[in-house]
Amino acid sequence: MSARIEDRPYHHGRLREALVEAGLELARADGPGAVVLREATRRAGVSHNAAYRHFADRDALLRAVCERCMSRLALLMEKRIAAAPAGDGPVDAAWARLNAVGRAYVEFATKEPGWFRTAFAVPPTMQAFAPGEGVGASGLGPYGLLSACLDDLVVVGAIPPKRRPDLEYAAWSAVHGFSSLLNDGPLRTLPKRERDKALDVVLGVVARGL
Amino acid sequence: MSARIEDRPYHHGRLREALVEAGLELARADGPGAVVLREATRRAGVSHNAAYRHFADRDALLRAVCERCMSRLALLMEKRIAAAPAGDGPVDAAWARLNAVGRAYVEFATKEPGWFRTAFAVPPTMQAFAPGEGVGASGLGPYGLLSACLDDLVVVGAIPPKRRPDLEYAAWSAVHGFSSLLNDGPLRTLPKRERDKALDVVLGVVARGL
DNA sequence: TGTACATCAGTGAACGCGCGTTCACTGATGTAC
DNA sequence: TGTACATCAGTGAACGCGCGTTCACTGATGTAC
Repeated sequence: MSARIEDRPYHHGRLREALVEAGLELARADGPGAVVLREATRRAGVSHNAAYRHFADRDALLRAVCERCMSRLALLMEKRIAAAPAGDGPVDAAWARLNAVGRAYVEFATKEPGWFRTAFAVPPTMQAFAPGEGVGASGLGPYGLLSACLDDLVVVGAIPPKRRPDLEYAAWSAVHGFSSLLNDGPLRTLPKRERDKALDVVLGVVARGL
Repeated sequence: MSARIEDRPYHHGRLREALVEAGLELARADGPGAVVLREATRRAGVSHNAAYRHFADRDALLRAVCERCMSRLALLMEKRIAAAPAGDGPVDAAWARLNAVGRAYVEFATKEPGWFRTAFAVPPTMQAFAPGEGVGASGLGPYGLLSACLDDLVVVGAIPPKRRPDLEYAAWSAVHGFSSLLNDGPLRTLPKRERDKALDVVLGVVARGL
């Protein structure tokens, strides 16, 4: 291992991680379809089939990248939850956290469209979506974080317990749909100001509807 | 032009249409990525580059197929709107129509996942989404039909006019998100019964929220 | 009514692309004795 | 402390795939005279 920069030891040392990182770059720029073995190995500075030491096939790499994307989404959501205003007592605070969750989701989709698409490219199952894979610091995934917020609203008395079941589908659908329409769909040309107004309406309707 | 079945006249006669139909089959089975020139020409029984007489490139074919998918969505929505129960007076009826619109959207996504994905594969702009392309018998696209339902709710007095602006984003996001999560996403493994319950919750929350 | 010719719709061979994947291999590493 | 050898991580050449696209072409059609 000489001192020259381009000299890499024959054994990379952390090739698996390097490939996932390269995959994340590719996904970030061009979405899940761009996560391609040969390009990832190129970026890791390694021959194209060295990847097979660490991943069974292309799909295994994509899955790893996908999980990371999910994880990043969860991390942003956690960050925004933590920063949610305390407001006037626990009811206010619980609503603020729910709002923060929704905004974080849309923020992620808007700022990182490639990662957002990749997160849902290898469709996680419901189970995997909660704990285990694609998780934030709290150990919860995006779905788990949303659920927790809704639980809080019940605890705090803002939502009657009998209405609680399946409410996450409503909240999740709204923010996911809005995110998709902005990211991929017909709303992608909407100017920033309109987007913000529309997001307010979407979150307002959901909050009132819950 | 002999009588033998496999004998096709040299000039196909309606090759453009045949290619779009083949594209629709491909999209139906495997989504937008499956809409591929060579396979479409194969199914039309024509040499692979005859397609270039009718489409500038693969993307032009995909766009045509995409528009047809959008159109089919609009047609189903119109059908379900027409069949919506009249209920107790115009207010009831207007709510029933909105409900029908939402259900039709999800129904389409569930029954024709390939077409649903294809409809949003070449992202239409907002304008194109309303009149012109991808339109049903009424001349309205999916977005236009939804807007009309919301307008009706205002006319009928169910929604105060000052709340009207941007409401379609809320309704649309919810059904689109739910559809995507079922079609592509983490909810795709949800059993039918749960789906139906979840859909009720989603539509209920939106209706109350509006 | 016939004929020359422009025009249009299809054909068939070929190219290049980047990919995933497999094969037989070599270089580095670490461990048993 | 040295050494033989198994093991593991990477290399380089090659294959096949299906695709989009281009080229020079031929067959059919219709229209002007």
